[in-house]
Amino acid sequence: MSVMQNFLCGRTVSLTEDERAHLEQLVSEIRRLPARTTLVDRNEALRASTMLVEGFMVRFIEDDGGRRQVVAFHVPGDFVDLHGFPLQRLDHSLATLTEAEVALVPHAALERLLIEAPDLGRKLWFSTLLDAAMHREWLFRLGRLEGPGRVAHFLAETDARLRPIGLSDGRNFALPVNQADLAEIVGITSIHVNRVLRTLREDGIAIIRRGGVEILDFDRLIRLAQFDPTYLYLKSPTSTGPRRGTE
Amino acid sequence: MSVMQNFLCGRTVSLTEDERAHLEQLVSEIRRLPARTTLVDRNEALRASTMLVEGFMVRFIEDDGGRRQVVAFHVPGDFVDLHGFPLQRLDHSLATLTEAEVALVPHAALERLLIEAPDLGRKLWFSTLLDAAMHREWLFRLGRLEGPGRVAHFLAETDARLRPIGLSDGRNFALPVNQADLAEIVGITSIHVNRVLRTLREDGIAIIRRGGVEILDFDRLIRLAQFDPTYLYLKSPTSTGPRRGTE
DNA sequence: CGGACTCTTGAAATTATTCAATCGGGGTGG
DNA sequence: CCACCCCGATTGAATAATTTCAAGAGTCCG
Repeated sequence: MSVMQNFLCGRTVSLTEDERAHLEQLVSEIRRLPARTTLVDRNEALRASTMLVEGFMVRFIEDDGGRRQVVAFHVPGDFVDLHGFPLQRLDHSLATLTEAEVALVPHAALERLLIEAPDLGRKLWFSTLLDAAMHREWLFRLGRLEGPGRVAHFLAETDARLRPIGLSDGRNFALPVNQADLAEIVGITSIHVNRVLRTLREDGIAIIRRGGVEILDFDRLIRLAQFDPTYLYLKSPTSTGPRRGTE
Repeated sequence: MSVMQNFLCGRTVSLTEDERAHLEQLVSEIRRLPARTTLVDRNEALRASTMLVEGFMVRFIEDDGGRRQVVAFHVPGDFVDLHGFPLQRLDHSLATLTEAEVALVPHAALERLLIEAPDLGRKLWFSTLLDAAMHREWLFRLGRLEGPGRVAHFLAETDARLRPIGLSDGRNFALPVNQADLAEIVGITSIHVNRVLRTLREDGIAIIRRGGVEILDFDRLIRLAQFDPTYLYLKSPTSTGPRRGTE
């Protein structure tokens, strides 16, 4: 399977076969990384961007006690630090969660691509804006939802992102994160995550164990999360949760 | 003063005079808007993007009870919904906070610009990534800080953004938001905002009243906020708060 | 078997929300 | 001019959500 196979997969803007081939020509190196490895530290200068081919990664910011707030969760097909190309240096750190395979695309090659293929360039821009849209939805999650809603929202989003790349059937999917990881994602303590997971389980909504998720009641999950997949810019939203802010 | 005067002002990537002139040629219309007016609703298709020339605006997402989470706060010089150009439709709403002057740039004109001036195009991309960087820092704010820290963080950020455009001297600046607005920004109730503002006042850190902010102890504000302006990509960071996550 | 790590639970303390009132200033109509 | 009203700010008290501290239990693996 090609390295760019899952990039922009199922989105309102996606790649043509030519564009996919074009992008793949730019890959300078494919690398296999162990789990829980930091690739890039906050403030580090970058000369290449990273396409995640297999595995899961996170981007995070640390507080003055070294505790992490995860600002993005990445699945295969994500151009994890494409924004490092225009920005030059990252304002956050980047690490693997699981063992991962990544493809590196040198910024010099992207530079040329913008001139040669402006249409493709705009799709790259689109891709970084998709990340921004997810950031916004995460702000909603942290700002307006409490524990159970936050976890439910993360599960609903992750399911929606894994479906187009064939990693979720809408009921079960692999999610190799422990409770401490979840805590860093949804902004609560790992102890509280534990209690939240119990209520989700006891309420028959979802069962989350290290390694995987089983969604028991999709509708209630969506409602609890107030999840509306608009912001994922999917071609055909797999879930049809109630729209927000339209009453 | 020109309508693009403050765009990317003081950033690591900024405009040349030619580029500024080029952008201004693309403006199709300048409009004056009353305070508290919604310009764009979530999911609405866009044909032009909005440069904020004067006044303050917010972008927000509503929950199922219609309560807002503000996802971005905009100051003069911000290209408020430039991301609407590649994205086509917005995943959030856009409204004025105060009376405002905006300049509209049709997407068709931006389309041409990408071909004619790819360098400038990349700066536009950079500008949207700056917004994403701010989203990430807001995620840190909501995920890792509690009441007082969140408010302090917002004040520190706003000061840092207002300085390059001459709207803050680092001690006093106009901030025409009430406590309910602040609540929607920092993700706590307006009643709790009230109590937080009192403690900031009583601790001699800052005085916030509708209309303006007076910073009494900048160092303590920065520390409380764990504020590090890295993510604003300023040419010369005005504040030198302690770096995070580097010990 | 002994760690090391993760998950789990309890209890107390802290933080934030909710509900209910009150206060205060700026307008407005009588 | 003044009573009235509205909106935002403020406060108190009860409740709920979350964190912190402390301790066990389960599991995997060398």
